[in-house]
Amino acid sequence: MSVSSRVTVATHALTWMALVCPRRPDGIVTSDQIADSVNTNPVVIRRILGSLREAGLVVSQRGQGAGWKLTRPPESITLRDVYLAVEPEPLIALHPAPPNQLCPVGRGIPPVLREAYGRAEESMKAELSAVTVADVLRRTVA
Amino acid sequence: MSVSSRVTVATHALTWMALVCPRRPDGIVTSDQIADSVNTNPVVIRRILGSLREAGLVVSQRGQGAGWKLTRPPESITLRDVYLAVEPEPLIALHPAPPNQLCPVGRGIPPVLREAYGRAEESMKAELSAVTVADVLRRTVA
DNA sequence: ATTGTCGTAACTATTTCTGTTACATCACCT
DNA sequence: AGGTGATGTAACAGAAATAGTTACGACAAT
Repeated sequence: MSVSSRVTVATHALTWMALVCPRRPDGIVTSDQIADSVNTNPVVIRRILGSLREAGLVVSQRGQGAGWKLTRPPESITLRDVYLAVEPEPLIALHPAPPNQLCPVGRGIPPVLREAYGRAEESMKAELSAVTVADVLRRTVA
Repeated sequence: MSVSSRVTVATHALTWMALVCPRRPDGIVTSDQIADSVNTNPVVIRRILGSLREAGLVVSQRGQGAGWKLTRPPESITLRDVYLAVEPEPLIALHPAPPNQLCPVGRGIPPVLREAYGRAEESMKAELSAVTVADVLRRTVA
């Protein structure tokens, strides 16, 4: 199975914000507007932007004229940052049920796999850290 | 969400086979025996070994005294081979529904993300290719 | 006070995964 | 020739995650 599309929706939202916020006098956009570009429901956007806010990538304002804005320049936000914000689970799952502890393989293999998977996951994240939201925006509008 | 545990179950099965097959006169083991070590149902094992057979990593025999054996020495089977055999889907999913084609971001972002995700996925697989089933067995019994 | 947005709970439908039962198929063995 | 024990696979169930939707309270600016 794949990693969920949350990384995609989150990156799309940030990229759209990087494009549109500078054009607005207050620099603010709403979840409705983002949802229109992503083609989904505003609640889905608010949920995911909520994770990005916990990670410090965006801030939200409530009340009249409320909305969202970036906290950092898009050049400083990498896809690794986005991934970490919305995908807390390990990349590759271990056993669904604990393996047989009476078997040497069943007893010994989980930590070995955990370490190998951890290296693979770090390698993937390192590659994601080479791409910023500004990069994505530049290539997208090109 | 995480990649499914199929990679784990497949690697466990191959590691167990690498340990046990050499001790058997015919070099063959059954899905029941593997399932006992993994702690799951034999049908689950047969399904996953079926994928490994399509990838050429194992062979099965039917009839009396039937079972499974490796086709290659465990030193030559990497976790990348296992991953490719059981996880055909792209690592990171794109949009659940096509984004808004009237928006420049919605129109342009999918191929940009596809390429970035592809690099990340290749990087992860490269790291998996550095570990063989023989490595896993050695560290597991250590 | 009105307005417009966020924050969030609750619910649904869909999909995937894992486990299970059941049984046909097959090849070996007596 | 028939019994045996394994694979191959369909079918189904339960659990979990995802994505979408409705609803509504909280909040701050006007």
